[in-house]
Amino acid sequence: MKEPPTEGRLDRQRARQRAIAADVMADGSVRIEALVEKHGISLMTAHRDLDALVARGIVRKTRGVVTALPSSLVEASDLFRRGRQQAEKAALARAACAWIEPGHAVILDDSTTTLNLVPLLTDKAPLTVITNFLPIIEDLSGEPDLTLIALGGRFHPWANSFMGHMTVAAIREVRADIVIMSTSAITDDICFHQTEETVHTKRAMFESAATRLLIVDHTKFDRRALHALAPLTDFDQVIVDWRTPAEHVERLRNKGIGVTVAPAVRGR
Amino acid sequence: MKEPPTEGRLDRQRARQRAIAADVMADGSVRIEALVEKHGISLMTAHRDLDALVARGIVRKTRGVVTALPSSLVEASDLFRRGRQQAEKAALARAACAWIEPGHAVILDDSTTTLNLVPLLTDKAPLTVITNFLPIIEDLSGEPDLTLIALGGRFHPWANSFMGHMTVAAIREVRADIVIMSTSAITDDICFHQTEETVHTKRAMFESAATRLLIVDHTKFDRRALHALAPLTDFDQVIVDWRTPAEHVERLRNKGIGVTVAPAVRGR
DNA sequence: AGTCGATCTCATTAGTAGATGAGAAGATCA
DNA sequence: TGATCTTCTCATCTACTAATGAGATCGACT
Repeated sequence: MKEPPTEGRLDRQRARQRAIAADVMADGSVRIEALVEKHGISLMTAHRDLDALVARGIVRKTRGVVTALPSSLVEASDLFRRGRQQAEKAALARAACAWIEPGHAVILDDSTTTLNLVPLLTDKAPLTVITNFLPIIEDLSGEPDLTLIALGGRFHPWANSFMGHMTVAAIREVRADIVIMSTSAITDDICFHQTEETVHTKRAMFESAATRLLIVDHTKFDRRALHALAPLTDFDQVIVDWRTPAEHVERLRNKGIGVTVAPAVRGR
Repeated sequence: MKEPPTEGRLDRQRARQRAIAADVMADGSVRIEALVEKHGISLMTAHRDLDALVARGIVRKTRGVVTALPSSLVEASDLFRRGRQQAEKAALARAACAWIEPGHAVILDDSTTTLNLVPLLTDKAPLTVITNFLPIIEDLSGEPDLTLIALGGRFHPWANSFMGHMTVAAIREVRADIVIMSTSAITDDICFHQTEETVHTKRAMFESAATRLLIVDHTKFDRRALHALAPLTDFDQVIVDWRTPAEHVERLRNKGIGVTVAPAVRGR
């Protein structure tokens, strides 16, 4: 028997911050003292929680009271999104992994799905991994079986990755067998991203790889972003999760796009 | 009073691995069982330690016995560089820091001395830091005040850094105000390094910076290495620690080389 | 086939980073 | 200036991570 009821320290903190955010939004504004009593925490902790929320742009602190900010931002915040679709991402990673053969040179972009892919890679050794994503670099620096090629350049803290013209130049120095990338949003069957730098970097990756894999979880079909990267028809295969509406899958297939539906993983 | 005797878990592990490596090198080859007894550890732990050393290319495992590999690489390994002459390195870092001005673009090479420099950098913000050394990259990725430019390329586990032609190409893309580098050995007042890749990479750094600083602790005058980098006269300033024999300092100065002697830091 | 060594797995333990709270010191407002 | 709120500092605690060792299984050499 395991212990699902045991809330981790980290979970508890996040749950509490969520609850506080909810409190604030419910009433529009709340006294900090009230939060202290309601949640049975110290004043200091209340302040720390609130500062975290302020940093995310969810609430505002003003001398003793906390005020809510427009809810759209709140919902967009990763506080409410983080860690979701974990099962989907794992399934996508597993499906993508099937395309990798020992000896390949693989480009991985900066996305949480590719991060999920990393633990699966050791099975495919020897392998060359090329990436601009710092968490992957850190993970793989300890792996003796894999050759790691980091794509340097300017570091972007919000993405935890390296992007920009230096990164693009570095990518042009390599030729990979396969690139596995994800996207922020899909509109009219075209990939979109939040910033131009992202697009430049990913496009270079795209052009340096023989086989192009796109990884998409079903939420991406509902989202929008500013900068176009490429139409889905340019990819050799699009991998979607099992919760993707059938209409999307069918439409893409009718366009001649290779679509893999990653099935839910059971057991484990 | 603090507790310098209390070895952290991590330190203990590293110290033990160092000791094991020393054992192996002393005799050329050692039985694994002997290591188990000598260090009072389990067979499993011995294997794990050895695997770590194998991964760094320091020793070889072959059915029950461990053999040493050529010592040049071993000495270059950060396992041995790390943690020695800590006071000297701190002093050198401090002296080097005096050359850095806010707004500068600074290249740091892969050395433990430059790693010591990192905590001092936040005072100089805004600053652009360019490096191929993974520990520095990891440290600075959390610093919002500094611009971090990573020099990518193939990862070399024994040095914990990126080197090779991709790295060189990346360096050529930038122009820095100052480069702070160290060296493995000094013979005939010329810098030497263990591998050609190191030399190529450092030379590129050298050529991309307006001001060149060389950091040298006193042990480097007693050591030798294979590949020449550049004569000391090519550097704008050579920073040595206070334990460097006066003869060296004088000789360099007579050659017209700018030499700074970093004084011992007291207190702290 | 038999022996010795390597690896795997899993439970236990130790060390650590991070969260928390109490109180002091610092800001800010009226 | 007084009152109220915020930040800082430091000690304490706790939940997690990583190291470790015992035994079982796997593998390879002769």
